Amino acid sequence: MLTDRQSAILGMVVDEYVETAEPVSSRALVDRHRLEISSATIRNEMARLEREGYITHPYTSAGRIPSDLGYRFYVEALMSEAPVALDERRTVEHQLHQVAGGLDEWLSLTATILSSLVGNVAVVTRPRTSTARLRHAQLVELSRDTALLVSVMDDGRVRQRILQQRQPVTQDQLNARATRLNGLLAGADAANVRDRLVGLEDPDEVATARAVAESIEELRIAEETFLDGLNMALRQPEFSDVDRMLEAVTQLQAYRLRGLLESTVDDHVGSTRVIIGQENPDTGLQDWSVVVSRYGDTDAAGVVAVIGPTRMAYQRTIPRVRYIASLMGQILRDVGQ
Amino acid sequence: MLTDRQSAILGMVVDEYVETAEPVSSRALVDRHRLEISSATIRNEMARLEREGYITHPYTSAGRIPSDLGYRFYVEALMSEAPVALDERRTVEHQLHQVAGGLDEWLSLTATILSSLVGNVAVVTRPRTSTARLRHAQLVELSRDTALLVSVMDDGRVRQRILQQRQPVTQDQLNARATRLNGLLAGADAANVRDRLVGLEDPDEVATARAVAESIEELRIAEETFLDGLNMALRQPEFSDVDRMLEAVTQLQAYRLRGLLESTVDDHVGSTRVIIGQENPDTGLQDWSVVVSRYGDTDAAGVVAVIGPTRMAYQRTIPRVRYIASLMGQILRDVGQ
DNA sequence: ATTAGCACTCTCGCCGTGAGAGTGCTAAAT
DNA sequence: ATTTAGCACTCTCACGGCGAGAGTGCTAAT
Repeated sequence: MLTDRQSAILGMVVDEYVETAEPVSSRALVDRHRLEISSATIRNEMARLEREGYITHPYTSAGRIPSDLGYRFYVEALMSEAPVALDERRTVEHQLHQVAGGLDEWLSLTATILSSLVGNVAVVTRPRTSTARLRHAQLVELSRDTALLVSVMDDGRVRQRILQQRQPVTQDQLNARATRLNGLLAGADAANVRDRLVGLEDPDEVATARAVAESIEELRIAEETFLDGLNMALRQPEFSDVDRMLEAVTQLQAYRLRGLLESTVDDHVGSTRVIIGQENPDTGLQDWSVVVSRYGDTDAAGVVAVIGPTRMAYQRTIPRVRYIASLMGQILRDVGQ
Repeated sequence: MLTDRQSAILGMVVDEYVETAEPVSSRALVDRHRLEISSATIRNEMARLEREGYITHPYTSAGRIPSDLGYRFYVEALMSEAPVALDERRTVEHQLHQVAGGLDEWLSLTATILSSLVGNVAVVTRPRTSTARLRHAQLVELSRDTALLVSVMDDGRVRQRILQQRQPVTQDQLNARATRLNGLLAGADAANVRDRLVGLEDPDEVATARAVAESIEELRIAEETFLDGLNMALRQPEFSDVDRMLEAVTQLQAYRLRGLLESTVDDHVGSTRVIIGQENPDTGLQDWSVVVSRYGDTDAAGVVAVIGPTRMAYQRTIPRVRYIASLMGQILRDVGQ
């Protein structure tokens, strides 16, 4: 267990290192915080903190940097959150409410805003119903033998699909078919949609119904992510050499928050989870931290996250992720049902 | 005017430099191509080529590298295109036909494929009708006082929007309203949609009609781009220092092919345009080349492009961009009307 | 328990230097 | 008149050495 003084020193090391990106020396702490104790005492304490695994130093005579464990302790016990200032809120809310356009534009904008708020990469996933249910399907004639299927889900998401027809059809026939299918499939989710398809005969109608079913399933799975702020994150000094930067670009481009939604499914809304360095099962992201929060409610839930080097301003990042998540939930609720 | 021998030398310099990314020496040319003439002769010719502006050298005693003009001449007069091999085609077509999902997934996949084909950044814009026309609008009840508007365009694009209702409505009422609006607005484009709105009375109905109008206009403007292959491009040796790489990431993330569609509108389909270095009006992209091609037809046209350093394998890139563009046009035609 | 003092370690930026690569020029050869 | 051999000259780049500086760990004194 850490003494109060050790905790205090760890806290200062983290704060200092987060700010400067330079290993923190005993001397620097004394100077910056006008401590009453000498640098030698700090050195002794630091040696103990290092023995316990909270900090390391890169080589014999450099200052100390926090380890993953050190950050973890900091986040858990030491950190005081930096509240989101009123004018920050105002700008964000102004921008977020203003957007004219679809869900996707809105999500993409949210990622942009969050990334500029925290100076790191921000990722937002589409909100996703626990089980997507069909509200309505519609068929539109594109040409004599092709039709466009538009499947609308409970939560307002839409999936479109182009269908080749064996038999030429008119818009009237398509309307009739849509009405039949809606009667059959309305409210169906991915689990039971296949069961409802029995009894259909016309092959084109069967094909259409299948396409509806596939649309529902795709939407259940589709976990499109919106990512922004790569250039922000890359400005951090940890990427001051080319290989690391290239590595970072590759990792982040590919990173799809896969599984994060699942893993946070038990979290209650409002809680924000922090994954620090090695704690991330994804190798290759072990120098990174992820701050992730669910947004929405049980009907439609998504994930919003910030990704950055472990040396991250957790104090600022965590409350801002939480704030954006709750704001998104709120807007979705106001606008949705 | 260049003599045959000068052309030949320029061609060799470009080929060599594109391959190795190292300035090309007179000696290297003689060795690699087993030339009958001596390196001194090559040096004389190179000096002339440099005086004419086709090549430069970075410092007194380095080899030569092509200038923008040199690349231009190469592309125009010297280059023989590297045909897209049969198995390349097969893999591409296999991947492209296989995708199940919407237009956006398809476009995004296309960008991925093209980028891996040429090892540089690939960008694809959504196909865009010269003037989007409304085919069909649909209203879906989300709750007692909110409705979802889905506007479907001629070319299959869809725009969705959530509408607050002053008066509570049922799905039946919404259907009736949709039918009225479709009668009124079907075939309308951004230019004349406003004129058709006269005579509506119910404020909710007016609001809905306005929303349809806005959807049409948004779609006319919406020029979403799909970009992939950043990490590929960044592997090029021109980005071997951090500042350049960061600069590149920032530029490319922001690059939206703005205006490229307009500027290529006179090009006939099948032609591929190459913009080399300084020729690009966009400052900050002046070390880059863009190979761009229109795809689709007059009804629905988009742009597909590859962006990379001026030292680009034009021989391979140009035919591959053209191939992908024509393939996209073909698939759109098969599937569309 | 704290602290002053000091030896020790390691990094990092700087400088000089020499090898190597390549050119341009001159003068000879074709 | 063109080509070529030869050579002086230029510039880069990798390498090693070196010294300053920063910081620690330890010891001995407080």
